[in-house]
Amino acid sequence: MPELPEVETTCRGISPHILEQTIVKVIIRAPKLRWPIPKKISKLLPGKQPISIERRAKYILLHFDIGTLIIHLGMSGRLQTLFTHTAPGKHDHVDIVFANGCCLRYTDPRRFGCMLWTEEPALEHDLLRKLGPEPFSKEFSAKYLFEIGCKRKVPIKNFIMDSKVVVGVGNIYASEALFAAKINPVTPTNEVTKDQFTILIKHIKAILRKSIKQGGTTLKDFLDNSGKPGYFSQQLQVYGRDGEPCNICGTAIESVTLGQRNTFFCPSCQPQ
DNA sequence: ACTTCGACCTGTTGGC
DNA sequence: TGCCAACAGGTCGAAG
Repeated sequence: MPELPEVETTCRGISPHILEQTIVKVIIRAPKLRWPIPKKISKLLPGKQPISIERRAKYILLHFDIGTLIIHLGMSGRLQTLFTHTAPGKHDHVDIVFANGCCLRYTDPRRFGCMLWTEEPALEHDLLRKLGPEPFSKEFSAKYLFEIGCKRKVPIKNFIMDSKVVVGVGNIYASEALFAAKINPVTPTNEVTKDQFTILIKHIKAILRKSIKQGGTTLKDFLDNSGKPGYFSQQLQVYGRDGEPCNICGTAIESVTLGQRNTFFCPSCQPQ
């Protein structure tokens, strides 16, 4: 489900309902997600208020004065804000109940996500420390990409999906950005020119921004905190369009497996 | 240091 | 209709 735009959409959606609101109760139902949810948060958090919310890569950071809750939605996770009590479903693993009546509910059928607690500065947590730059940062430049990319032979698609290179470019947007930049996804990274990197970066930023504006991409089941789908899927040019005509030239979109992930491209607009 | 690949889970889909 | 394999938006960590 969630790539960066979906996570950003979620952060923006939950923030007004939970910031500076006092937690009454934390109910943990899942035995474990990717890692066990620390039980102590149900003792630590009641009486406390999230003072800020931050997104780093696809992690959602809920900051308290005593520490930070680190949340990842994995492949199928979702955070909802409920205002009337609803009986928890099979995959509703955590409820954080606030004094204002809001219940922040964490749902994740595949349990690839995580919910962790740290009392250290969150950005120094093992999971976050070695991440690459944010895609919207100044640091994410053609010069930067070219300098590290010229030593790498992996296909360019794998390269831009590597979170040590840049965070937040997932499987959908990697295909979309490469299509927009007219670069074939299997091109070895060290064969991508600096000019191409300049174009690619521009499109990565633009596509992510545009998708955030549309509330993310709903392929099957992404819903934001209030239950609304994202609308960016209507703008996908290649992802999931195997065999359909390219919107630019009419050639049939093809797919190839890269890094065990399905990859879509137009063989004519993105020649090798 | 770079790259590949298995692993973690459940639900849905499509072929036979 | 039913069964089963393949696949799904992520990413860690072991092994080559």
